[in-house]
Amino acid sequence: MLMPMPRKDTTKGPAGARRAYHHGDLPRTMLAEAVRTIDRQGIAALTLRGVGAKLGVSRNALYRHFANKDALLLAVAAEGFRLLRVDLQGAWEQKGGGALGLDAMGAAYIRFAVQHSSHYRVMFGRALGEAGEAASPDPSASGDAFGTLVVAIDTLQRTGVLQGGDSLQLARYAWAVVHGVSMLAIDGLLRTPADVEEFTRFAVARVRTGIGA
Amino acid sequence: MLMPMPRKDTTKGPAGARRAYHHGDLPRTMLAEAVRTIDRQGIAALTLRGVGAKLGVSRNALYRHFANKDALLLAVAAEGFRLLRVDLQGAWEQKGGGALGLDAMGAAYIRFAVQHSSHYRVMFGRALGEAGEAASPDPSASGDAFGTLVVAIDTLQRTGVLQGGDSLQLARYAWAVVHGVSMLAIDGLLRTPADVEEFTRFAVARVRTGIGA
DNA sequence: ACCTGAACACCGTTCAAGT
DNA sequence: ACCTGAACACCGTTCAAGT
Repeated sequence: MLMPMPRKDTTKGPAGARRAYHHGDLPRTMLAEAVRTIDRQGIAALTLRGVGAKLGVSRNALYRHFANKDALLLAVAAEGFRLLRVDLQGAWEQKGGGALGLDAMGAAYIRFAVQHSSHYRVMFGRALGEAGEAASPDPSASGDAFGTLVVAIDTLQRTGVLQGGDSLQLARYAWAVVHGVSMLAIDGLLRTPADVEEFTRFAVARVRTGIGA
Repeated sequence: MLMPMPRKDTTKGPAGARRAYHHGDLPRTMLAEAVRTIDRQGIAALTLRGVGAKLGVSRNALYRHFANKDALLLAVAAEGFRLLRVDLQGAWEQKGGGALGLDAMGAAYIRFAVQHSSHYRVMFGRALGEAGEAASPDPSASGDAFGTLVVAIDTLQRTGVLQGGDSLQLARYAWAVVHGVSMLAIDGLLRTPADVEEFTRFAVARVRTGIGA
């Protein structure tokens, strides 16, 4: 028996969930289910039909909320860049900036990639837009995350912690290092979680030696 | 009109091509066609049917030479690691080793990734073995390429060019940096080829500052 | 030995139709 | 408004059959 929905659903879920649909907040649920599937079975195993089946919904229901499969993956990437930006910003502020702040950002970046490896793979794995240049996944979102790093490095240059020169170049270098370490970690080339932590500390210290004043 | 094939084809092609099949050396041709397709349309656009059609061959002909699609991609990755190892070794030897040799290896690595981006994406893009840990693409091949770097770094540690400590750790760091730079370059985050060259020089110099003696 | 055609169990996507 | 079933044009893979 179907319960008729009140015109306005005043019971808000945690984290301010929007109005409930027949199956709850379907867009958000679909996004979460997609991430869970990628976590457990890889990007290749993600099918719209599978997501629908898991959610007890027709295989076409998804098209009500996302233009197509790529749009779903784009949403995963956008969420990832948003989470990453928050983590980076938090790490920087928690240390009150400075050299320790930069180290903390590096560690936070790698920790994000390891803990949200599904998001991370979609963000950088070229699962979408493989043909041609393609749209980078929400350039403003990725730009914001990168921008957080640029601002931090710019600050450290002015306080004499880092060497002078093009701050964008320094930021790209730091980004390349933590990205490379993240890929090694995700792909299991650093055996244990302890190895990852140790190598993270090592790499972050090397970066500072490399671009320090 | 079909020409009957002689029982033994004594005319060898360049690079010691094996016996000719109805359509020439089909395995090699298929591999090349797969790479070309990925180059032009991305990994997602690679289909066995498409490769067959391009080669004027049935869509099942491939299974005579490769177990399945993953095996074809595995062959692309293996070829990539082999080419990369040769490039790295060549760069090191051409400079007669030393600090310049390490810089040359770094630049050669990034140049390889940019010039053979299709190979590179398959090597590291998790196009295969997405479910679970999966087999790393021909571990001995990738190990050989990495081993080339480890040997170089070990040498430089003994000659006092690089700092002491675990040579594997230093090698992993150098690998992570050039891998990160390669991904940035491939994904078009460094605008022009000139940018790539300039950033490569910058990054390689930063690595040496970071792990130098 | 090598290749083919037909068939199977999947996909993403579209569209007319239901409530 | 939101959801469904049937249909279309694709896949990878298998298998019996051809030369």
